[in-house]
Parts: sequence; C-alpha cells; structure tokens
Amino acid sequence: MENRFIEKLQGFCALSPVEVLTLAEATSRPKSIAPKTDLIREGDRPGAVFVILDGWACRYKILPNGTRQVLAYLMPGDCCDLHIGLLAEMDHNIQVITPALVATVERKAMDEIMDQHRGVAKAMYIAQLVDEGTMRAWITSMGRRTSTERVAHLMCELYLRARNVGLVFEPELKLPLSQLLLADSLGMTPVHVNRVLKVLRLSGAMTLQRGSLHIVDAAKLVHLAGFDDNYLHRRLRKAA
Amino acid sequence: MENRFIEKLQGFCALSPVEVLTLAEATSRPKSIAPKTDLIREGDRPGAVFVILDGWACRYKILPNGTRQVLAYLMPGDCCDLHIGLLAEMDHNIQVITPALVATVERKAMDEIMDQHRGVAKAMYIAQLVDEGTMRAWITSMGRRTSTERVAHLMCELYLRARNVGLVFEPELKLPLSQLLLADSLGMTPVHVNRVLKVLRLSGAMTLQRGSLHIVDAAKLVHLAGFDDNYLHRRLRKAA
DNA sequence: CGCTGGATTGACTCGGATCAAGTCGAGTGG
DNA sequence: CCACTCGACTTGATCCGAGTCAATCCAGCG
Repeated sequence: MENRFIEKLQGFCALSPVEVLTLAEATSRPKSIAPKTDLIREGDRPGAVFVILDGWACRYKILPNGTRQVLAYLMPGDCCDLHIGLLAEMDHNIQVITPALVATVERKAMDEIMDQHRGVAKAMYIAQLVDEGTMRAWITSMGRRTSTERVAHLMCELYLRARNVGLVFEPELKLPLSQLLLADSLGMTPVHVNRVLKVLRLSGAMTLQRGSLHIVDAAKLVHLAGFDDNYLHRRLRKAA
Repeated sequence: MENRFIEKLQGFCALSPVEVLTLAEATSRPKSIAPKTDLIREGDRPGAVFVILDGWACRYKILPNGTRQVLAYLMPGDCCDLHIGLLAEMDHNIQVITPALVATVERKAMDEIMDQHRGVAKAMYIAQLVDEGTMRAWITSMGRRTSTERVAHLMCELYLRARNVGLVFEPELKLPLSQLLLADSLGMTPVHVNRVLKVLRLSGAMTLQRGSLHIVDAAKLVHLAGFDDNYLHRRLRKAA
C-alpha cells in the first residue's frame, strides 16, 4: 500500500528522495488497531506522534454531563499534533473509528527528522496550519450555520480532504461514520442528522448511505453549504 | 509598560536574559491601532507576526449570508500564528477591538530568533498548542453546552487567561467586549446574550457590566460552566 | 441637550431536541 | 435455511430553548 502520509506532505511541499525515504522508514512499522480503541486519553502524558496510515480516527472530548463532542476527523495520511510532547497532559482523546493502521514516531525521532530535513518540517507546519484552519471552520459552522448547511459543509470538507489523499473513487467516497458520530461532531442529535441527510438526499445534492458518500450535484452542495475551500490551503505560497 | 508578551512566554518556559532582551528589542517599536481596524483580512497574503502588547483584538470570519463568527480573542501578550507565512492566504480576519499597541515582527526576524533561541521557540510552540486547545474548547462549547454554560465557560477562560498575564485587578477584569461581539463569538443573538448575563447576575455567580467582569462566586461559576482549565495547560511538563 | 450605540425587556415564532415506535440489515446459532 | 438478535437507521408527535421583531432605556458625548 502506498504511504498516504508522505503523499499528503508532498502535496504541501516538494520532498527530496532522501526525505521521502526517511519518512517511509519512520512509519514502516505500523500497528493494527481495533475500532473504538483510544490511541491516547485526556490527562495522559503525550509522547509519540501518531500517523494514521489507514482507517479513520477522531479527536473528541467528553463533557461533565456525559455528552461527547467530536473535534476533528483523522483520515489516512493525517497525523496528530507535532509539538504535543511539550505539554504535560492531553486535553482531549483520540479514538480509532475503523480498523486502522497506525505508525508511532517517537518524539525524539520526529525532532531529528525535522531538524535534518527542512522540507519535512515545512510540510508538517503547513499540515498543522491546515488543521487549525479546519478547527476555525468548525467553530464557524457550529456558531453560524444552520443544521443543513453544517452537514453539507462537513461533507464538502471530508470529500475534498479525502480526494487530496486519493481516497475518492469518483464519485463515491467510503465514509465509515455513523449518524451518531456525525451528530456528536456537528452539535446535533442523531435523529436530526438523519432528517437533514434525508433533506439533502431529496434535494439531489448528495446521498450518504451504507457508509458511502455520493456527491450527486457538487455545485448545489457547495452552494447549500456556503462552502469555501480556502481554509484547506491547497493554493500554497510559491516562494519559500 | 511591562511587556506582557515576554511575561506570557516566560510563563511557559524559562527564558535566558539574552532571550528576553532579544524579544524586547523585536517588539520595541509597536504601533498604535484604532478600534475596528483590521490587522489582516481573509485572502491577504500573510507576512509578519503580530504581537498584541496592549488592548484587545479578535479573529473572525464573515459568512456568505453576512453573519460574523468570532474565532478567538487576543489579549495583551498574545500573538498571531507563527508559521502563518507558509500559507498563500489568510482564511480569516483579525480585528482590533479597543485602541491597541501592536508590534509587528517580520517573518525572517522571527525565524532567526527562534533558530538562535530555543527557549523562545519552545515557548512559542507551547503558546500555539494552548491556542489550539482553546479552539477545541470553543468547538466543544458550541456543540454541547447550553447557552448559559457557554457564556459562563467563556468568562472563566477569559478571566484565567487575563490573570495569567496580570490583567486582573481582583476581583475585577476590564472586559471591553460588547454583547454583540459576545453573541458573535458564542453563536447566539445579542438579545439572548443579554438574558443569559442577567441569569448569571441573578444567580450570584458573576456580573458583566460597563465593560467590567466581576467574578462574584468563582466556585459557582466554574460549576455552572462545567469548566476545566486543563486546556490552558498551565501545569507544564517539567523535563525538557 | 439631543443624538447615538449599546443594553434591556416583552410578545411571538420556529428549528431542533426529546420521546417513542418501528424498520432494516448483517451476523449468529440452531 | 431460517429464526433471533443487536446496532444503526427512520419516522412521527410533541415540547422547549433560543431566535425574531419591536419597543424602550440609558450613558456618554459632541
């Protein structure tokens, strides 16, 4: 299987063959992880950087009242926070959603790689900036978009991100996210997510069924969502 | 006036005298900025790093339908994204709220400082991680907290952050945020913000009046908000 | 001293939550 | 091969938190 982590970073910054090899070596011994396994929990002392090579995961928080808020989705190619090792403890959890292949890169090794390979460092920084932009987009969605816009917006985001790492087989994308999970990420109830998905299906914009997202009318979906892909930063600055 | 930026970074990581001097020099020529001025706009090509030495600012996005979502508050000592210069364009705006004193550090100068002074680099990375944690807390608030909890939570956050940089004169904090601004940050209407503030006032937990936040009963407020300060990461990892 | 932008309050409406039944499909075991 | 089960999805009926609309109120200020 190709290494989507390297693919993703190459999309941000050209990497030398040596850099590619170094990254390949660093992620060459991934572990298989079962669904619903927490990679790391709130309160844990963060250590290694996790790289998702296959499968899906999510960041989430549990509130005092027992409800859950999903904070981000991690798809193949994504990795968790870079400098997280500087902090004393995690402020959220990361859980695997599907069977997954996850490489762990020790903090020291990661630091060395980034010191010696500036291209990798730059690509990792950009990846982090994109993650931050994504969080801002989520805040915006939760605060100021209607539930239909919110669902449509998330689907646009996931579709584009997935396409960027070659996960889309036009026009379908395997999206292993239950409606309960979607509800916990969109600040809605599962019941309402279901109704909104029905509205979107009937509108002819998209369908999400049996774990598969089908974009029927991309223009309509983008319009419905008020989606602007600028926060994913695919048009990158040319000059170093 | 003391330099709250340096103070804040020292709270994250001990800085050598040379590092302190370097930072002081880099931020020694701040500009006065009038309220409602945009420091940088969505679509702009990011350049220098902004450091807020005095006054308040906020990050925000404008949606297609004309509504606004505030994404974060910047108070004295805060600075905007580190590696932002790697991106081709901004995905949000930053606007000054009160009369402010803002230093701009050129990207090149910042890179050099961080290369030569690892303590500064470390402190800056931690500051960025805290900002990310704050965004996650905001997502959680918007998604899964009631409006009362949300308002109370924001007040706890602002109070603690302000206290960390010496902005609180017990038990009061000057908070120059209009109810309209609060509404745009909490995903509510100004009318509802007003009603919630009234509830909080009558409950005896806090008052927010004439630009001044008064924590009346901290324990009650924290309980009401379901607030956990772990995401502000004041208990930092000891070992480097 | 009246103007203006924020704060406050009331009356009414509505989007989305809640509560409560089903239905469907993939396994599992007899 | 079929009944049984369990988890996820659907749908309907009802309720309530928060939005909307519309007046004031109030403090600072030119």
